[in-house]
Amino acid sequence: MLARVSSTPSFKRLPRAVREQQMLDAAVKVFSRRGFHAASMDEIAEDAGISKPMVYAYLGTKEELFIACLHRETARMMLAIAGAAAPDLPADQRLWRGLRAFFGFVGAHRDGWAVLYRQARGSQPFAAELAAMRARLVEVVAGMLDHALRARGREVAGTELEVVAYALVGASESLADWLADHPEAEPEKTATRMMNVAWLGAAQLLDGVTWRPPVD
Amino acid sequence: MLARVSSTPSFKRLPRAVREQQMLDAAVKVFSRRGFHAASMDEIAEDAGISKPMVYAYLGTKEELFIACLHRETARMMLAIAGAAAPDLPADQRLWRGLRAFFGFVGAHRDGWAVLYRQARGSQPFAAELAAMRARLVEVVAGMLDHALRARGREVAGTELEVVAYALVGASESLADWLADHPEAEPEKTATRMMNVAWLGAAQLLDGVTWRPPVD
DNA sequence: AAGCATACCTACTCGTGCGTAAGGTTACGC
DNA sequence: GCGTAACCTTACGCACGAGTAGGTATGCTT
Repeated sequence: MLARVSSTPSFKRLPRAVREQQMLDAAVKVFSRRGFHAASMDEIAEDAGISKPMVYAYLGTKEELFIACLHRETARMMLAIAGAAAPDLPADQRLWRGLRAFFGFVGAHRDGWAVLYRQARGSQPFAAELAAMRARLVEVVAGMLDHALRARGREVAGTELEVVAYALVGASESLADWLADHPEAEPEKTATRMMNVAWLGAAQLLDGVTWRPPVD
Repeated sequence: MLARVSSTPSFKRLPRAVREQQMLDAAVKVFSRRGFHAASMDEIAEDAGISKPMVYAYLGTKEELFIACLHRETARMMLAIAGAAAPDLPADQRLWRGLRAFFGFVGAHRDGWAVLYRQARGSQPFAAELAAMRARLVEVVAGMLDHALRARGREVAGTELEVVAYALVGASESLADWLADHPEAEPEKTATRMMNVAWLGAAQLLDGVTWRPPVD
């Protein structure tokens, strides 16, 4: 209705791609601090140095915005991991490199990643997104285990492997949560601990050692 | 303002304690299905077969209601676990019994527990509640490990144990999530798988076998 | 049978925040 | 130097849902 008095020369006009990144940065920040529901589009817009309708014009509704955040962050993380765990390394080396990259990433994006991630686990609409990316991770880990097994001339049912992989991924996520809550903790050390829990067990499984429930 | 025409004989008047349980049942159900924010007090009240002001009168605000749900469910779970894992058993037996009880509980309360639990991880106000109860679990597990270590004449720094315990608890939580999402999966089998991942590794740690990062 | 506490209801208020309509301003091609 | 398209704004509509005011029924006690 009322035009802004053209005293402020308004801020720089920037190309869409740049603004989108600024918005995503702001969104990640605010979603992390407040949680999905407590975060307001107004605050995100303000934090991005832009007005609300721009956010709607570029990134869509609040849900779509959150999903866009998730996508960007997961893509960055997968890239970091994939870049570190070259497929031609032996299994334990791959696992180690992958874990180190993973915890390194989380450590460097404490409020960015971990909190965003925790948000997504809860609410319906995002669970699917998250499940998809976890599935990719599980697949990678399961593939690693399978590869190692074949190298030893052994074989295990697919489901079995998948569940073990799921447990490993889950343990890593939990330690990542722990890491995000302990600012003084070192990512590298956390990765080492994870190896101690995961690999010692997994290695035995790979060698055919299994635990069977007692008959009671 | 306007009185209800006294045609319906209204429903049975029940003592407070009974109504409270009905309300909590309904709340758990609705919170699970919808998530904390999407759940409405109206729906909870309706599902409990009561009107909204009663819920406020008995259980307080929405947040307080959710926390009441958390308390009841965690108390039930801790009871189930503590009852199963008698402290005089050897470590592997205790772990096995405890895990079996845990997964049994989750399997029996799929939508009750697991989803409620997932909710709580996200939002600020409940994270504390949840952290407290996880801390108790971690403490129990760490105590078990410590006990087993002393029995073998060895000793490890407290933090180290805590982190390992945290990883084990985390892996269990993740498998619980998996279980909750797979209606056809058997709790007992899941517990066995968890033992295979966790115990084989933990047992080696207890025996002093550790993994060290390569120098690259 | 009056008294009183407890159980229970309908029908509101009101803040909050998503999403949008409608219009102003700058850059860039020609 | 002028149109046009992309960029950006203020200011609002509107739904939804938490929490409450105020009144009614029921049963236990004396």
